[in-house]
Amino acid sequence: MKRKVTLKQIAKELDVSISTVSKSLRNSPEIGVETREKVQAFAKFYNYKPNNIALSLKNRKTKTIGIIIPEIVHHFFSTVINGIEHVANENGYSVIICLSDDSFDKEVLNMEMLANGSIDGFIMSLSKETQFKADFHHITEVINQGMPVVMFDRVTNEILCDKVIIDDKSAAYEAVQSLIDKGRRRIALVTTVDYVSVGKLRTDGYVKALLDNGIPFDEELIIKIEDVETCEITISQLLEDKLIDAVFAVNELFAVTIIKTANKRGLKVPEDLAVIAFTDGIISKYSTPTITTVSQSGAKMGNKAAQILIDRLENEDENEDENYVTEVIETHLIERESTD
Amino acid sequence: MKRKVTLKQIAKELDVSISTVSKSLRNSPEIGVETREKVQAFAKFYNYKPNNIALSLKNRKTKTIGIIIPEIVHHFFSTVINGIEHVANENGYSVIICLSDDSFDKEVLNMEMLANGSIDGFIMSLSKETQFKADFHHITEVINQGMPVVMFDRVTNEILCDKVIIDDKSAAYEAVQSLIDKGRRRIALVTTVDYVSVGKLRTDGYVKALLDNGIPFDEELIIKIEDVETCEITISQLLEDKLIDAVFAVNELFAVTIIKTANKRGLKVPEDLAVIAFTDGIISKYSTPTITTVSQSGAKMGNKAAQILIDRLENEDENEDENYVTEVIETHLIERESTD
DNA sequence: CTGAAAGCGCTTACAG
DNA sequence: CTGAAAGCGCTTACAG
Repeated sequence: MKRKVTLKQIAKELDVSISTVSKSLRNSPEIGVETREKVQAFAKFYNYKPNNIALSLKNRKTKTIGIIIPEIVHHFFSTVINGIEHVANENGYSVIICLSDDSFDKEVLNMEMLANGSIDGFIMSLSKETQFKADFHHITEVINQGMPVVMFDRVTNEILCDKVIIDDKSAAYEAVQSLIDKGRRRIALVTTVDYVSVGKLRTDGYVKALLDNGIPFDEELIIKIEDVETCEITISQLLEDKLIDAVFAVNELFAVTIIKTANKRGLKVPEDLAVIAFTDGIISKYSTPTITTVSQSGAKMGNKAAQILIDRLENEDENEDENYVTEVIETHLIERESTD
Repeated sequence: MKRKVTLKQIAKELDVSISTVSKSLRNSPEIGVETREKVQAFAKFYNYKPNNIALSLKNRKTKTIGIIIPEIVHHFFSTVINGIEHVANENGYSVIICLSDDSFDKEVLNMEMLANGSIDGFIMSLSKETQFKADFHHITEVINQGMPVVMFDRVTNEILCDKVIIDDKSAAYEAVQSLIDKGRRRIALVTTVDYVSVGKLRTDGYVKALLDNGIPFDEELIIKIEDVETCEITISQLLEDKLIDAVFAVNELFAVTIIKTANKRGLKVPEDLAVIAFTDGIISKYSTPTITTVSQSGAKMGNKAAQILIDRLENEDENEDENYVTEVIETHLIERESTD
């Protein structure tokens, strides 16, 4: 077991000073060619690699990005991480990931932990509980300490920082409009409870599309699901009572459950019931029938978020004027079998 | 913008030495109660938190775990990360994640990067390319430097270290046996190319189950898929030519494709064709029909891997005798609609 | 009871 | 051309 070699050890072996070794390895012209080559050869032989922690302490930058997300077992968030990771890696950054499990306390704890020198900046999506409590002091604090934060998807207007989002409202509008274009009139919305910012925006888009098309907006066609496990009953009732001919679901889990429930009740998708889901994921692609979705390119969001953060990190001194950007990622409808 | 406060600043403000501040904050009895309280109050007021990087350098441990996996947009790997993350967090560790994208070079690069002081130990699953090349020098090197490595799922016998796996062979055996028990005789295997260790083991289990039941083993019923995109044609041919009544697929993507292809050809699942998939994921649960799977509890694997690594980390000095463990996680069949 | 010093592994301005 | 010193932010054995 040969432990990693340090500058100190090389210096001792070669009987030169640590400074000389350090400079030689960075190939500084300050040092004589002969010495430089000797040191470099020796270092190469012993596979010397500088210690990241020491560099971090010295440079006061870690070259790592902290990611805080509600959960990872979720196709959308995985694709975002994927997107972040690739851009980060290309730029010599690592990513360190913490999960809030949609809990406010875990989110705060994790942020505090990472903020104490472990990372250079954050990319995050708010936990449900944080959105519900609307308590963002932990984020403000981090920003006040001069650490850049980029929020994506589940963001809040109460914090000023860079953001990467999709236009949830207009994407929802587009989806509903497409249903209307196909002659559907009784369109239900299956959504989550209101305090999740994106849920509210999608509802707004839904309502606007209806009204713009002169379709009366019926409060009873909006179903708010608290818990995925129990949603089947709620959905069953919706199908039973309301004579609907289309559903816009705010995620694909709801959508696939709707399709299965409809099938059980003898309704055919898309003939009797058209279904569109928000967020294109693995389920929609492999469900039977496959589901038309609003693609919400997680990879692109991740790329963009990482790019923005890194840009800010690398130009920290230059533009201290904080002109925060809000990047809106394009969405588009992926037409599949669940709409005709 | 108030930057994070350091010991030095507190010392200066309070006109005491840095040592005194440090000791006071750790509540050392060495320091007078009055001084201690004064310092603590001040630190609390300024929300002092020690700098992780400085601590890491000093203690020569980072309290972070490096995870190297082939990809993250994959339900199984997400669940493993989830499992790791939770145990890690409970024990005060963070996780830093790097993706190899199934590339040997990226795997090597990422490991080297993290091994230079950024982390205390690795949890990893081999990239396809690494398994193909059977080149593990980067892992040996890390281990030789005294950094513990725990491998999971895609492991190799050529490296001695702790491992967390499932018994792929016997799990496959069990799956195929269950098909036989249901009266199926012409059972096809849809698998990946051979160099992925788990693929080979699952094939072994399949063959053994057939032979143990006196069913002739027909080489032509084993289909090796290189590329998911083009597999539909191959599968279509299988269904056309071979008069099979069941399929065992080594992953759920293959399984769902088989079902869809069978449907197109007018075959009904499970009546005409029973289907079992390895690895329980989101697709199997929401496919129509839902798919019977071999559950491969990623969360449990992650928990265990993290536990093993942390145990090793925390007892580093005590037991220098390296008695590596290989933990075998239980699997079980989750019966759903695709088998009757 | 308090503080100066050494050290973790590095870099760099400065002296010689 | 080479090296001693200071410093990044901390801890701790030791001196006073």
